[in-house]
Parts: sequence; structure tokens; C-alpha cells
Amino acid sequence: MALRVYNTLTREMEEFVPLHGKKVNMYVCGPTVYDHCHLGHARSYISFDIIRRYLSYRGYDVHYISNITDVDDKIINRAKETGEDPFDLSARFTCSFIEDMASLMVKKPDVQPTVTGHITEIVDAIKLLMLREFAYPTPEGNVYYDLTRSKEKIGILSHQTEEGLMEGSGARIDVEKDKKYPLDFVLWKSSAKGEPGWDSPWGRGRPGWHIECSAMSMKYGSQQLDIHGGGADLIFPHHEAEIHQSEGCTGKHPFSKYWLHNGFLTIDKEKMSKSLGNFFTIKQVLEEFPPEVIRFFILNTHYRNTIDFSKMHLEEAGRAYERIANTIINVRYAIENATEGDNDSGLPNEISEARDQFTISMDEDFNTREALANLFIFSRKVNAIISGSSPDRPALEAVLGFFSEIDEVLGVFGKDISGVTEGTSGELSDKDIDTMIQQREEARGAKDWKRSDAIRDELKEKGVIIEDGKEGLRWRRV
RNA sequence: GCCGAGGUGACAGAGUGGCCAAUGUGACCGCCUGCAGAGCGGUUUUCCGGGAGUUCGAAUCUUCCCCUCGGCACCA
Repeated sequence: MALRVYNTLTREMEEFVPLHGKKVNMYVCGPTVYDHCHLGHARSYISFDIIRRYLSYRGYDVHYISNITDVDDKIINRAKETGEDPFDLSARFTCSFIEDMASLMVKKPDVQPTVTGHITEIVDAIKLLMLREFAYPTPEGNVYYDLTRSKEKIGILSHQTEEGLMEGSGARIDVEKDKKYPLDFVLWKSSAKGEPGWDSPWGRGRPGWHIECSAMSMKYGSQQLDIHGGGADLIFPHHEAEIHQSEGCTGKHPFSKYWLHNGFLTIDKEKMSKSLGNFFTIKQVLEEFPPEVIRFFILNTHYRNTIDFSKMHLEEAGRAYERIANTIINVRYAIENATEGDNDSGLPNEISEARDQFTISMDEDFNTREALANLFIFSRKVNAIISGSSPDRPALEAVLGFFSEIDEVLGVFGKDISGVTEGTSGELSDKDIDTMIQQREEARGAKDWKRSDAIRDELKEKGVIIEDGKEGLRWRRV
């Protein structure tokens, strides 16, 4: 079976074949750090995190590059509003972003370049474009990309015609009067006094938004990428501009073989926006929901579809998540009571089938929803086998191993698999809990249900769940 | 105006020609349990926006219509 991906460039499902054997150069547009990241960012970066992890799982050698835009008009404008130094502001939100990604268990990119760290590369890229006559400077100190030099590529990714773009942009076209052609976009923008800027052959200025991604992806991803990803809102103009620039610099086509775009996240069916007041930062949501649940919620919809966020949907995702988490916990407890015997109860076959199903689902353009559906089926079978027969330890450990294996991709069940609970948050020590459990057992022995239940309630209040099972009592912190 | 995505049970959401449609949540019933939890089994489930067509066969292909959402130079 081959991995197939949906390529925005061709609008088709295509078999995934990297340019160079098993090596995959993958670039995903990172955030502009002018504020705390919101759920839409979470959606995007979790989606590409899964894609990256799955490619690794499939044996590809993935080189994952994701930038941070730390100089930009929005940052400058925000800094003007708050009176903060723009560099301080972007540094602050860069930290915030990195923190958020860590919270959401998004693996760190192999390279995470910043714009301010790559001004030289950016200036060099612009110089090269000038040399090849793909760019022109203006007396105002700006440099524009000359779209008339690569007109055939207009609309290559957004699948729009030049006329369509011209009409659509309407009144906004004439904003910059020094452009030669309305669709030309800025590569270098002159900086006013007091604004961040760097010296260049065209005067003091800063990079335009698009050129950074070309310069950095060329530096770290060789001249051609296998996968370029980002939110669907970046298709035009950002990603199209990258194609013009990068191919202008290298003369190589395609700049990226596959273009992958994630769908939007809406809030109560409306697009998230500050004016509507339905804007959630990752930090806000993390206050109410654990990161596992947020990830699970995002995995519950195919990455290209619109996903609707609401508390109700997240709570639902939380309950669904617990189903599989409980299976893992069940397996762990079963292992404690298992024998070394020779009764595998058919588990190895179930694991093998579940692994096949997982791969089949994920191979189809990273269909995480279907992968989870198959995991639910597997979970139910495992639960039934555990309560029905008594599988031996090796078989149970293989189940746990399988969960661990696919969690390399999904990244949601780590805590459940390891069984490591954060005891620090609880007010009770293990010893306290043991004492209380013993007291409850005594009460139960005397059939003093009132007292037994009171102790259970007290423990629950203090964050400890106890459950009576066939093989005795078990407890865990929440 | 141009471009795109989509309409599947109460809700969420897979499936893109052939087992009268996966899976989860909710609700209800049963088993288990002192009770609860977890789990298992079942019901809700004659769910594919509407019409026409192609086909032995359509949620899936063609065509027309209705509706929703998004992009179009700030955007994940």
C-alpha cells in the first residue's frame, strides 16, 4: 500500500513519492508572533505535527522546518499601540508560542528559523532576484517582485485567473503607487524612522512577508521541498508568492512537489475573529481542557475539513478520548495481575489487524478520523478479551506496546501508557491514599456501605478515583 | 463578480460504484456490581439536501436546482 496525499497544486490525490528516496524536506509556515496563538494555530500545527510524525512512522527521514515571523507590520503596529519595543514584543510572543506548542505536545521542528536571524539570506535572495530581473527597486526604497516575469504561474496554486485576481482585489490594488503591475508584491519594504530596519542596497528596510519563507526554506530545505504546508488561508497570496520567488531564485520547478493545506477552525460555526468576539487563545482553552483532549478533538476531523470548535464538542471529544484511555488503563491493570502462561487469547492477531487498519487509514491522506474509529474497534475487542479470558503477560504487554507505537504518531496517550500521574497536584500522598483505601476495605468487609461510600466520595473530592474491579480495587489520580 | 469547500442518524463525523453506510457522543434497556465507576451486549439507526440521468447496481459518476460556509493582497 502506498501513501497518498491531497496536493493543492494539482487538486488531486497523489501517491507520495519524495524527490530523493526516503528523505523528506518539509516546510510549514509558522506564526507571526504579535499576539498569543489561537486555536486556529493549534489546529494547523497539530495537523502538520501528525503528518510529520506519520511520515517518520512510515520510515521516511523527515527534515521538518517551521519558521517564526518575528518582524512584520502587524508586530510593528501592535508595538506602537502598546508602546512596547517591537523586538521585545515579538520575543515575548515567540516564547508564548513555543510554550503553547510544548503544551500541546507538538514536536519541535528540526529547524525553527526566525526572520530576524536570516536578514542576510533574505537580502541575498532579493539580490539574486534583482540580478535575474525578477525584481525591481523603486525610488521609495521598496523592492517588488515583477510578476510580469512569471505571469504563467499566476494562480498556479489558488487556481484563479489573472483577471479574477485583478477584479477581486478591486479597490485595494492601488494602495502602493510605486508598483509597476497591480499584482506585484513587496520583497523589501523601506522602514520609517523608529521602525525596525536593516541596511540594504536599497536603503534601510525590512523584508516583505513572503520572501522570508523562500529564503529560509531554500537554506534549510535544499532548493526544492517535498512538502510545503500551512493553513488554507495562506494559499493566496503567500504560497503563490513563494513559488514565484523561489523558482525565480533557483530556476528549479517545482519549488515544492506537494502542497498540503489544513482547513479552518470555526467557533460555533462562525469564523474565528476578534471583531466577533469569538476568539480563543490556546492558553485559554488549556485552562479548561487537557492538551490530550484538544489534540484528540483535532484528530477527530480530517485535517482538510473545517472543524467547529465549541465547548460541547470538546467535552464530547474528552469522553471519546477516555474510552481509549480506559482501555489502556485496563490493560495496565491486567498486566499487573497477569500470569506468564501461554494464553495469548488471540491478542497478537488483533494487534496485527489493528496495525494494518491504522496504516491503511493514515495512508489515505492522513485520515486520522478513520484511524481513531479503527482504534475504538480494537479497544472494544481488547476490553472484551481482558474481561472474558485472562490473557498472559506477554500478550498484554504487546497491546500496550502497540498503543505506544501508534502514539508515536498520535501523541495523545502518553500519560495513560506510562501510567505516570502527576501526583504533585493532589493533596494526598500515596500513603494517605493507602490508609483510606484500607479503611474503606474494612468498612466494605463489614458491609458498612455508608462509610465505604463516604470514603470513596472523599477521595474523589481530593482527586483520586477508586474503582472496584474483579481483580480487586484500583485507584488513580485525575 | 471570480475561486473553493460542504450538505450523511438527536449531535459529531468517516466512507467516493456493489456486504440496505464505520466510529464516537447522547438517550434508553440488559449483563456485571452492595452501590458507583469502568467494561460488555443491545436499542435509538428504514441517516446519504431535492429532481433527472448513466448503470445489473449510486451516498459515491453526469446534469440541473436549493441551501450553508470560506478565500479573493492582515490571516494557521
